Amino acid sequence: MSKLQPVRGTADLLPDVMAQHRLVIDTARQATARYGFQEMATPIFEFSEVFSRPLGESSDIVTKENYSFADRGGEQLTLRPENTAGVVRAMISGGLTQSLPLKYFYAGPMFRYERPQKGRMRQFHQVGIEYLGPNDALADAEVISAGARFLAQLGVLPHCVLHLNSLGDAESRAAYRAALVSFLQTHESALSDDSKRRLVVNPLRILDSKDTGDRDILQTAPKLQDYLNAVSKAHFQTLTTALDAAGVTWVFDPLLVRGLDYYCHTAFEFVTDALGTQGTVLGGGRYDGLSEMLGGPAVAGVGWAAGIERLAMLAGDAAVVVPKVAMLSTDPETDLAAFQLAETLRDTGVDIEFPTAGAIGKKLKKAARSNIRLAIILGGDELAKNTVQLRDLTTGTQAEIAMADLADAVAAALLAP
RNA sequence: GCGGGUGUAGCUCAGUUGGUUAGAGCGCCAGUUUGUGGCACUGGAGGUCGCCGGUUCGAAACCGGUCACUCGCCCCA
Repeated sequence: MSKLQPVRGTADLLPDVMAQHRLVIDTARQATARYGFQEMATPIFEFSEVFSRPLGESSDIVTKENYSFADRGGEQLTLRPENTAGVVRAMISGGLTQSLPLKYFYAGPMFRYERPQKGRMRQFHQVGIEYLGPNDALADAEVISAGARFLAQLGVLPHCVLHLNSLGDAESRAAYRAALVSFLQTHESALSDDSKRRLVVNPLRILDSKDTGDRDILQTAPKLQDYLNAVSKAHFQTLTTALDAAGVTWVFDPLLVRGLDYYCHTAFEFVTDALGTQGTVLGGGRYDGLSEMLGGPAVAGVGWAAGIERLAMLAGDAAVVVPKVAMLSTDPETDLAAFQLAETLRDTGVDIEFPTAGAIGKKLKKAARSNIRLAIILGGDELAKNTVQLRDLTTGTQAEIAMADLADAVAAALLAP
């Protein structure tokens, strides 16, 4: 690495990309605020156990895919790989279980040590919501509707399909898991090597295997929905009825699963085929068991997270906000007066560009190229008369006006179409 | 972690079977225009050909390694 380059899997967010991120974040905040979700933030790093306890100390995720380190005091810390655990930890730490329900929105960077691909960075960014407290299906419906509304406002919902499944409650899950494992064990020799391994560490994940041989076997495997008990069936029924009533379209995806035990009932993903293999754009579900795994009281929760990079790619270009007015001094003798005049105009609420170097011709050229609409030109002649030249760069018209009238003239010119 | 592809100027890319000072367009800078932009013309800057090593009289090109990006697998809290 002789050239100075960013760390693998990280990227600078230069203004045009940052504007896309800004649009995604602002749209998410506004869409979820409509449901009462309030923005909050947790620290970017936590004690490692916040992330390792729900996952299991020895899982691949914890041992291979987290950015973990000991700080100078010897504390084992981890850069957050996702934000749900941090939000639930904040609820427990702050005694917020006295104030349920909680509806939180967040946005920020997450860190996972994975092999980078398009739409999969080591530092990436997410927006998300968590709804803590309720365990009823209408809460799930509201969370999913908020996600759909966000994607719709961003203009990407037409490119996405909402996949929906029910994992059932703990009892249903356990019963299904046992049935699936015993079925797959009778077919173990025909499974792919990956799935043989998954059969031990995470059997539900075999359901979304991409191996064609595995898929053939799964044709005759026991179905998750056949193992849902009455409570689980009712939960899913209420959810889908509510989504239909809200006009949120969805498809049943019996192979959509979550591997970890604290998940239950609802699992959902908005998926696009426009981004290659990294197609999930917003995903989430219900995690009623998480708070207890973190050492807190039993508090139900449901939420989602969405990848800002992927959404930005789908949403396309966003406008970078730049000044529409430039203050141009013709020579060094008028620089200070122009600087002062620019300040007084900024006081009136106008964004002003003030190029400090170059001849007036160069300044005008630069202004025109950067889509500046109005150029205020101040030279010695004008300064002596307390006037400026106000030039409209789109029409090429120019007028001499008194400095006292400048703020009004600029405001009027910017209002014109 | 595994497999495939790619890497030449700020950007998009040429570069013949290995051959002498590595090119184009766009962009950038300057001039034609010393107080007025877009157009045009002229000129200029910018590259140890991702990096390291090897083969060779000679490497941007061939070989090995490495780094990064990319496509897929794995993982996906």
